[in-house]
Amino acid sequence: MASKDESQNAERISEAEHAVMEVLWHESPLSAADVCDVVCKERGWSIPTVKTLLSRLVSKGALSTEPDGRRFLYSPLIERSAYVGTESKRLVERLFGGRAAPLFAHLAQTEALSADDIAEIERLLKEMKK
Amino acid sequence: MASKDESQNAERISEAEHAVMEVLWHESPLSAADVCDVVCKERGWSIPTVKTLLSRLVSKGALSTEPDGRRFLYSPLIERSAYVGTESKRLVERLFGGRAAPLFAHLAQTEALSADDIAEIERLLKEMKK
DNA sequence: TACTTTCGATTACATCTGTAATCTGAATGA
DNA sequence: TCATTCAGATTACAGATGTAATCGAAAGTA
Repeated sequence: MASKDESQNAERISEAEHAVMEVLWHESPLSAADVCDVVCKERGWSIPTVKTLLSRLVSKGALSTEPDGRRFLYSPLIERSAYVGTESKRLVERLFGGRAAPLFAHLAQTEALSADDIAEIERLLKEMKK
Repeated sequence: MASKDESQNAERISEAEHAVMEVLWHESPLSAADVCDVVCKERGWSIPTVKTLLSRLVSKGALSTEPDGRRFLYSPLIERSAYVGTESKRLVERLFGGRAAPLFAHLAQTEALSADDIAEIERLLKEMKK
């Protein structure tokens, strides 16, 4: 029966919603106004927009609310790493048949990898071997 | 004036559309029916659906058509590698601040990397150093 | 020639997204 | 107490997307 797991239930988070999540992953809990302070300018949004996104995220089970006087404070319910994981996986799945190496190869070929990236990856590889 | 470049104009390709593109990247030109033969079963689509997607892809400039008797044959106008590039970049941009190393680190941590992947990546790294 | 089949083109329609405006009720200040 | 203000809730609305059904013309078939 439990084909849908509430906690893990990855109700797809849209791009605009994701921008809001980033703010809250960076710092939480925050009020709608706080979130707006961080993103509204940057994305050209108005407060109502932020509120809509927050509500949608709450319905999607991605955020929790806690009352603070007459307003709400929002906090992430899903972890950033979980989100990042699903999204990365989706991409790798969709574009590279689930294999990560081709993605890497692609990034390498298109020079999307900086020297720093490469050094870092080598370090990680070494790390993994231990 | 040429703020919009026809050929490169990356009118966002949706996921369903992408499935159609994959078929045509694999083999082209193909008719709508041919495409359906490949994906309809798998995705539970009917022919009209495929035709809609093909039309949309043509309007988006992602496919070209060539008449073949009373029907059309479709071929990709944009290359798979270009598409894959943009999409990968979008993801890395959105989730990892444009840096590829964190993506790699993430994949590594979540064990999304198979032993084969790792071996392959090491090979690529060695390759790049030459 | 009339009927059927087969295409592409047009239209449909529910969701999801982006982006708000408006409504409602509580809190606040006069 | 009464108007103003500010929060969340409700409603809006266009464009993108998923998924077709239907229409109209061309082609093949009897």
